[in-house]
Amino acid sequence: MKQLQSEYQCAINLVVDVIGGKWKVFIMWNLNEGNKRFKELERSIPGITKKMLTQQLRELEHHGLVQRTVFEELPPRVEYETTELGKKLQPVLFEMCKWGDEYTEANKISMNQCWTQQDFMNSSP
Amino acid sequence: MKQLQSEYQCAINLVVDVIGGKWKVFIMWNLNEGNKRFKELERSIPGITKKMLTQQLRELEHHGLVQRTVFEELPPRVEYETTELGKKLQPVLFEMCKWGDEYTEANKISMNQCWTQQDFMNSSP
DNA sequence: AACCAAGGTTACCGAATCGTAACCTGTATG
DNA sequence: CATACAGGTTACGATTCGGTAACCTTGGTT
Repeated sequence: MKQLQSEYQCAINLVVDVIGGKWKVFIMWNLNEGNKRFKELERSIPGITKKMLTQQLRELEHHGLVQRTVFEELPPRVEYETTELGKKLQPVLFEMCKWGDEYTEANKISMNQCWTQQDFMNSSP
Repeated sequence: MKQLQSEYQCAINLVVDVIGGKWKVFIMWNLNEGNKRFKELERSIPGITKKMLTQQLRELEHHGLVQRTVFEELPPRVEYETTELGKKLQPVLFEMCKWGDEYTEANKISMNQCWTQQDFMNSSP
């Protein structure tokens, strides 16, 4: 489990520690649309494995961005949702999207799926 | 040298690739104040080594965020500045700062230096 | 002759990150 | 009896990332 430092010299580095890594922004993005079950997340994030999904969700939970709720049913049901603090990340993700779009335009990199600034606005409540 | 992918599924991941890692946001932050020489950057980013600074600057240059200018003098003088594209990152960094500040407030993490949202606004042109 | 400066490069190493595959629980279905 | 389901855990490897220390050039200073 990745631990945050007890002191940071710059808020930006804290953010990088909290949402950095290969999968976290995908997860936050998906939860942006509403509560999701483990399997739903796994299916909507192409390429992610169970292990990485669990690990990243645990870290997000531990850092207060995501809440995990277990329903005592069979087969098991576990739902994930973003916390208030997690919701406040949206402007950050939005700005990142905007810049990414400008970057791809300037550099002819292609965006082969529909996760752009526009989608962000559509998926946000 | 870290290469970007030729296709991205999400603009956010592109951003993470371009400014991720341990040092890049520090560098961008410092260059936000104006042109800097290699030694100046090295001195104002505590803990960074020559190797990491060179490496990260080269990647930033390669990805179009930073411009490197060599002056043919002795001792050598090399200046770094942010490009137009790099300048457009500022709203992203700003939002990251804002969120980081909220996070630290909610979680009693301390910010032992002066790199907060307020500073950002002061250092921006 | 020795040492300092700026702006690096290189070889090497340990740590962190990411991925693969197997395994687990308990119920239901073929 | 075998298989599938959801939601994981575990052991093991490979790759990437970051850090240390030595070395380089050219000129000036001690």
